[in-house]
Amino acid sequence: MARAPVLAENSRRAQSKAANRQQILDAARAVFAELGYEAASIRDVIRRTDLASGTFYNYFTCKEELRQAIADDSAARFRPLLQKAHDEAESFEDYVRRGFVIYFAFVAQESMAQQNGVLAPNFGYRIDTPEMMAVFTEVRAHIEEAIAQGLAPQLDADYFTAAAIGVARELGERMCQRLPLDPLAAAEFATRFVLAGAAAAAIS
Amino acid sequence: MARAPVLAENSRRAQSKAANRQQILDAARAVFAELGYEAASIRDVIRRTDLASGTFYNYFTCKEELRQAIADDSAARFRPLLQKAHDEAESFEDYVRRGFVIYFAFVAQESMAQQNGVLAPNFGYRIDTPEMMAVFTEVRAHIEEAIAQGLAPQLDADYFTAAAIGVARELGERMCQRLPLDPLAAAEFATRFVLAGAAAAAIS
Amino acid sequence: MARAPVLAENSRRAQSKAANRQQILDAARAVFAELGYEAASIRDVIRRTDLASGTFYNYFTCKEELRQAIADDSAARFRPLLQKAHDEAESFEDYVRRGFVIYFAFVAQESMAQQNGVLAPNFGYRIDTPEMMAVFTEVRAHIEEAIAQGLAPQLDADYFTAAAIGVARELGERMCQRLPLDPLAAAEFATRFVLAGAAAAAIS
Amino acid sequence: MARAPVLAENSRRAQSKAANRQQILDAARAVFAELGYEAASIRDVIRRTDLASGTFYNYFTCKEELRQAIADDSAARFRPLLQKAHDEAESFEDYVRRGFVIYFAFVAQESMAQQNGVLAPNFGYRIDTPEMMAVFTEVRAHIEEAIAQGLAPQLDADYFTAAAIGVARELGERMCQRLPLDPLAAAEFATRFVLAGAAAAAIS
DNA sequence: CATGAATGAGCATTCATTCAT
DNA sequence: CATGAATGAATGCTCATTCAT
Repeated sequence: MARAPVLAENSRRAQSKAANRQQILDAARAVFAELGYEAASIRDVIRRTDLASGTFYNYFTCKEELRQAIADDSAARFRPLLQKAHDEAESFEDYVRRGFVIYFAFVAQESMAQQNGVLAPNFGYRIDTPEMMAVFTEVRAHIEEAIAQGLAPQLDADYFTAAAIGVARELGERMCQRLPLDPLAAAEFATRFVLAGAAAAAIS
Repeated sequence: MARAPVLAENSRRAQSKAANRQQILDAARAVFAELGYEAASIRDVIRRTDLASGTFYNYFTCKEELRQAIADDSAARFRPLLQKAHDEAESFEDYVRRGFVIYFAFVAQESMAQQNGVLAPNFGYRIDTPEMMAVFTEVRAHIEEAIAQGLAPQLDADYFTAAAIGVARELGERMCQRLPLDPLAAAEFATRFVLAGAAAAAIS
Repeated sequence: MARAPVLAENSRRAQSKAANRQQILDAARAVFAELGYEAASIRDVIRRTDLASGTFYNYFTCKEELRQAIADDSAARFRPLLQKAHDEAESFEDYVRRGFVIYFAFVAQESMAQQNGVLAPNFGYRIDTPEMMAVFTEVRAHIEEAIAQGLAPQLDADYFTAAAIGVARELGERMCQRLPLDPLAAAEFATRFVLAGAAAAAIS
Repeated sequence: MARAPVLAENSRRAQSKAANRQQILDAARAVFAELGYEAASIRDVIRRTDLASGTFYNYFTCKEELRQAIADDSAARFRPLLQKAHDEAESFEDYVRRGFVIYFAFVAQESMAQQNGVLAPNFGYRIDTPEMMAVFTEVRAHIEEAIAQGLAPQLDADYFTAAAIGVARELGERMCQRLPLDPLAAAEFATRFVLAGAAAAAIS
């Protein structure tokens, strides 16, 4: 009979496993940022690592799973913040402002975490990840709710969400190119811009 | 002695050359739209053609050059329209409106030209092509000019341009998912949104 | 000083060792039958086990050694039966009959032991294992002995053995495809066939 | 417009293509014989060749296709001979004799064609290729026909075919180990053996 | 200039095997 | 002895690119 494996949470083995996983994730984030997700190969990732090629497959079964892990990581960190912004907001204006503040802070942080701050992260290096879609959907839901409650102007929630996210993305990238990073300034610009836009785009 | 070949512009040879080049470009546009730029291989492109694989290299030296050519093609068709909008505009508001109208019309047209309208055109399938940068720069120049002439509010031209382009891109994608395509409605929304935003973002 | 471990034959340790070895052998037999020897990987085998991958190498040094062990196991079970048939036979005819009876019974049993009866056992999944050669040699020796004693017709013992084994193998496979398995019928057919053949092939 | 390809049957290009294909087939036959089909890798095959690895895929899309090509080649050469034997045979006995003669001649020839005469070809290096099945089916049909016409004894055609093929295979291998090759002697042995067996196995 | 076979580097993935725990 | 993570060679296959025809 085989003995039941005694795997202490903090054994040297387990520690090393966690470290290797993190190593791969870090390398992947950097490589995807440099080359783009599609262009990057798994080998590019492990080359950025002191692990052997086969080791990758002890942690992820394919490139897609790796992307998921990274994206989930980003989403898992961002979406609660967004939810909190929504819950704590005292008005529609406040929600918009808080949303932009946390978004640009988040982008700035991700940007600094990576050696090369040039490519904006955009939540996963690609334009339409499922997580980005989820954020979009969530934001739109918040907005529809605000409209329903009469807190926000009557407008096309879908288009408005798209516009706001477009502003956030594009401004986020520009912001990363201006040093020192000033997420609050970007948030201030975006907030004013979008709130005025919302009023103007309201269905007359 | 053989005479040196005199290659008239419209000789059979030249016609054939132009036709082959166009054939490759058309195939590439379709293939890139279907598979995405990275996933598509040159072989996929020439397979869509009645040319031999080696022939590709008489026209382009690598895949990147092909992408450039397509993007330049898009840009070459779009930028004169934008310039015209600028030249004919009678005010800053008019420029913004005309710009959005031609942009959404352009996107709608490209979207319909491709079988599957799901992939956003975005001027060449990728987020930061040099041409996109050029358009960005051009728009910003127009705006700085307008500010200098007192036609537009005093604001951060760089951020404003980014915001406007962000709205255009994101709205363009949403628009493509609503059938029937209604570029004028999108343009109307964007115009109102951005003009109000511009006023609000003006340096106080 | 630690006492040197006294490893009784039936100590817990030894029992566990034997059980692990048997576990691996059983799994291997099943996996080889399902996927074929070449296609099966050691990982496939240990996955069918509750042992860890590294443990395999405490018992076998490589896949080939595992195959040997299985084949030896088959041979070790079959050859005594064959020897017994020889020793108890009262005539050449009787030897041939007994030999076929035990062979087809053996094949039928192996076939049923495995879920899928389609793969012919053939003594170890491969056509020319050393053990098969050994059986061949043994049968030929029996036959040469019978010829020398005047019990069997004068014939080319090598070719005759080959013919008899060919009949056994091929018939064994056909038999496995007819349900319900009827090893006695196959043995009857083979016996008549081979005995008559022997007579006819006798050196005239 | 692309010119229509002018591919002379006997152009240097076409000749080279045919030569390369043959080179691969020859190498594959040798490698499969040495290592077995499953154990052999495509790289083993091309290494035996002066071609580059990628070139393989200009001729075959996978290993299986290669096996097919070889097997078809063998089958395509053998089955007409067998059919001819059947058509020209003047009796059941004659059919059996002719069948064995051509089979052993075929095996002898294949054996000599390969450097290493040790491994018998067996029509494709593996025990149950589709082609082998086809030959089996064909032979059984011939035999059932003979039984129906009263030319052959009433017997279990399926088992009889299996027995005859078993004799052929096993004897073929033994024959290849006796130098000089004497296919006629093997055929003579097999014919006598099988015909007598057929009579004895007849349903009484 | 078109052709398409040849090339060989490159990729994702698997696997036997080792070895620190 | 058992464990299972790490290793890196090997495999099937793709593809951009070259070049003789």
